[in-house]
Amino acid sequence: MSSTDITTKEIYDLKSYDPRRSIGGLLGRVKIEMSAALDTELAPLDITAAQYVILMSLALQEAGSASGLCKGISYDPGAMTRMLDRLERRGLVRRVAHPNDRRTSNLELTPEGKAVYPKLRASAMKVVNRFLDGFSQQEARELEGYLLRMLENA
Amino acid sequence: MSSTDITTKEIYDLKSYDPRRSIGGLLGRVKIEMSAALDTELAPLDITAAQYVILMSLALQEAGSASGLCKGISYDPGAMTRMLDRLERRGLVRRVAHPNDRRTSNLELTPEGKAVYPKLRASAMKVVNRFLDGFSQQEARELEGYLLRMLENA
DNA sequence: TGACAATAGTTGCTTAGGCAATATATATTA
DNA sequence: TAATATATATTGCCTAAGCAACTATTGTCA
Repeated sequence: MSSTDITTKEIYDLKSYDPRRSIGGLLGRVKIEMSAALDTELAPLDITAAQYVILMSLALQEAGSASGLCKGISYDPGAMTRMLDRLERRGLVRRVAHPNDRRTSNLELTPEGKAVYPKLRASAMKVVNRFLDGFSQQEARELEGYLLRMLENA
Repeated sequence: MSSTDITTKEIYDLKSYDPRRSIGGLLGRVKIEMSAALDTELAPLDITAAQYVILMSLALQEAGSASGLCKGISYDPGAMTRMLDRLERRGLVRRVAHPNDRRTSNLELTPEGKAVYPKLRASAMKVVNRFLDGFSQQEARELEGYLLRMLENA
């Protein structure tokens, strides 16, 4: 659509574009600050923000295998192997043999993994709420919508 | 303010909070997609999205030293040393001895670094515009405002 | 001045992600 | 069925960020 419609206006143009204040730069900085805040929040549990993402996907039954996880969040398979190694070493995740397919394993949270899940969820919620301090419900819903639309444009 | 005002409402609460659709998760995924898109865009120049951030800060004269860069974007000093090593090896940045302070170096873009700057800027703008496809100018300004407010809450 | 503190940068260790090559297992199809 | 394609995971090599320990230099102040 936009590539052929000459009336479409781009948000930024070469003359006015300021990299310091653009949505790209801002978004990256917010992401860094939120990850750092979540790392701090989860430090007592000895779990990182990156590990949180994987544990949440497993807890929410969004995937039962490594490749399923990778597809869901466009994650590199090599990185996933090593992430699961760390989580298994940490005692939070188990690889269970798949009965019909010897290429893959079923991934499960261990009892320890399941036990820690409510704390993970509460910590993440706390961090997000802090960053949204001063936001009205309507503003938060608008922001969610904007981010979803950006994801669809990816 | 919010910690003492019992009338303040948090955006998410334990009952309704859905980690899959929360602003935290969305923001992380958008960031990953934008970085990947910028990496692709910059690949012909043999420059990464992470390197782009540093080169931009130097080009915009936001800092002239490693510690200045670190302060500006809350970056780890160790990571910065190695990043500058790579950029120097790559021929884009120079460390020049500081006349009065032997602890630090003045950082400069090389002629090659200066030459590539307009392409970096245009590539980043192109990527951001693509992710904002379908946004009105007003929506984009609102999104900028939301992200700035989140940064202030960091 | 001299002791102490602060600043700047570096290095080692860890977690972490992307890409390419590989091995194995399963699915497809000629 | 046999050849081929696809799927799944792993490993090696790279970039990359965070933390802690350390060195060298500069600043502060008693």
